[in-house]
Amino acid sequence: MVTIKDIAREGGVSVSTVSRALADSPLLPKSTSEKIKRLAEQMGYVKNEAAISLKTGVSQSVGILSFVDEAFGFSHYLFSGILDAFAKRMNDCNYEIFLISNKSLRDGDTLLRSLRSKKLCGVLILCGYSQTESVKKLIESDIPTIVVDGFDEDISEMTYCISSENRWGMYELTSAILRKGHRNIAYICGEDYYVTHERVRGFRQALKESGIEPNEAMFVRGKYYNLSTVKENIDILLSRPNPPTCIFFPDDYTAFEAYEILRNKGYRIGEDISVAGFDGLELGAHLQPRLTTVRQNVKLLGRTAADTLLDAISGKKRPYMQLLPVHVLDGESVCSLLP
Amino acid sequence: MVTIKDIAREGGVSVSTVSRALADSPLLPKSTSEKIKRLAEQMGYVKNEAAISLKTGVSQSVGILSFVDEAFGFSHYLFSGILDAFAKRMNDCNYEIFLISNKSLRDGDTLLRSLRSKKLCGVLILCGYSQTESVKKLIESDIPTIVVDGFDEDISEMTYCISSENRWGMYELTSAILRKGHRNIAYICGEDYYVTHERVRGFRQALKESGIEPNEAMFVRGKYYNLSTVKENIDILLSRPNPPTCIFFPDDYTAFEAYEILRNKGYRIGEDISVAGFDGLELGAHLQPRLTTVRQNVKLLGRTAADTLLDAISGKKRPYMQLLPVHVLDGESVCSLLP
DNA sequence: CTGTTAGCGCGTTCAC
DNA sequence: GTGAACGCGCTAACAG
Repeated sequence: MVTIKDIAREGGVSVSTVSRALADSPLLPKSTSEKIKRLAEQMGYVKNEAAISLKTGVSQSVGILSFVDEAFGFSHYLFSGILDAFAKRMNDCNYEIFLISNKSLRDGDTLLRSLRSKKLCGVLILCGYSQTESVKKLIESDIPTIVVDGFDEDISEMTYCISSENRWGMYELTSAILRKGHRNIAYICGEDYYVTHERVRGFRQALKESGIEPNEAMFVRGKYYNLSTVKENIDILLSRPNPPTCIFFPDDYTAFEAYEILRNKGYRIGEDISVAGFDGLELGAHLQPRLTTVRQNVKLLGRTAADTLLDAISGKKRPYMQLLPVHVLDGESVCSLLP
Repeated sequence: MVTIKDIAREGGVSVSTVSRALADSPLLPKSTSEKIKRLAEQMGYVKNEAAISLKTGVSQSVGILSFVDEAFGFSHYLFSGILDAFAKRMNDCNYEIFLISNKSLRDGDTLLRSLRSKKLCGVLILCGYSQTESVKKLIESDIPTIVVDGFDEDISEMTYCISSENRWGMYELTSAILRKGHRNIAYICGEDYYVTHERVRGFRQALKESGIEPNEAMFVRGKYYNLSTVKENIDILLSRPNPPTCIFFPDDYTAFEAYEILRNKGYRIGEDISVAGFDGLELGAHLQPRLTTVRQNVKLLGRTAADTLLDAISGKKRPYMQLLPVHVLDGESVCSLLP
């Protein structure tokens, strides 16, 4: 293994000159810089990042804390796209990516310590569910963080939050379906998180603006990306005295499952009953009938998360909250009830 | 930031004693070990991994080189599941995961250097496509590597290859479809990689065992997880003098697309024409009709990759090639032609 | 412009 | 059983 010392000896200069040359220090004339770099190259020099990190106290790398459904993890349909776009952008800016083990989530300090020991410059927190104590501690720390989909009053001004325009998206979706004549829409909500609140607000607002009083019997609690409660919730809704003509599901994934469940009950999707999802998974376009849903821009979410983290690291301020545009995908899973 | 020096001072011992205590050295009596560790804990000590790595020359971490479709990256339907299972297992064994930037793939030495500079213990190579020169160099190096889905004669005995039983899976799939009376099956192959060769072999073998001579006009070249050539290939096949009754697609994703294309042409899937995929994406079960395909066990692939890499790191030998079981998912996208 | 030198935090050898 | 001291490879004063 060749070190800068070896290069210094070989090139007849001192180690600091080599160090400067490698770092493109302005103190050195370009000619020497170039010469030394070429020498290093041909000697097969490889910088020792551990040594640099030890010396400088930082490590030009960021961590990703995937805080999503245990069953999906990094293969989550939505978050994997965000992760990918984030990683690409960070790599382009010469940052390395660390996958942080969920193991370290056990307790608050362990996590923070494990991050500090890696000298990470920042952390991307993908929030499938609410923040735990340990994540809160991380956010409160001096390590720059970006939280995707996990806004919380407590943490604003301590981190940067990024989400889609959930409220607006749901408002638009609901409005579109109301325009098709539906008046009795049920909403199987996801868990009690920020994004859920936003979507419910958008949903209620659209109803009210159409002069419809939300019927509380049409709200039931489901789970995001979890099929276990789908059937049960459908059963509950369909057994109501006044069953809904359209059902909103927490996401596309559960809506896909609903296709099957409803069909087994003898319903024709988009004819006898209408169904809508959320997220806009690409595969939804292949379903028959195509799913009506709200598409989130995962690439943009990931890129924006990266750009925001880069800004945070370099001390540039941004709005604490960034909401990214979504758009309604109009499929055939919602029929028209107009005469 | 508290160091072992601080702990030593506070505890009235020397740094080496602290170092030993923290590393559970057998040289120390348990009592002192415990006492010092407790002190470290309450002082908020965080080990400096850079220093340890500098000192020991290794870094208890592995890299992942995602060498798959540019468009999908880590969000690839298949590889993201492998990645997730791999990461979980490695984390359980206290290894950290590094996402290696595809940027370093530019040239051979850059990659190797970047890996060496991180002191990685090993690398998982997810091969969506054929190895480039730079990856070959990595495999030939002394860094332990695991290659998923990228077997190649040149690299056997220099790395560990892991794949599904592609040949057997395709053999079973084909056999099942032959049993349904199909005699003219077309195969839109993926790119010219190892897994493709295997699948084609399984396909041909099944035909031959049924006394059918493969018709070369029924093989066309497509692309994995790439929709751009699907329509064109379907058109080619359907315009043959003797069009196929069943079409195999490179994967489920392209098969999903085919549903739409064929429907637009007026075909009813699983009635007028039969379709089969490969991979067994979960969402395929929600399509109507359900897709007949071969399911790969992504969790098992990921876990096996991790176990094999761990063995390789610790010097334990394994077979150079491990083929993991698959099974045919029998959907309704293939109809019976039996009388 | 360049060289000398002092650590960064830790593991480890060699004394005691 | 424990401590003193050296050095891993590098950066950044400081000195020339």
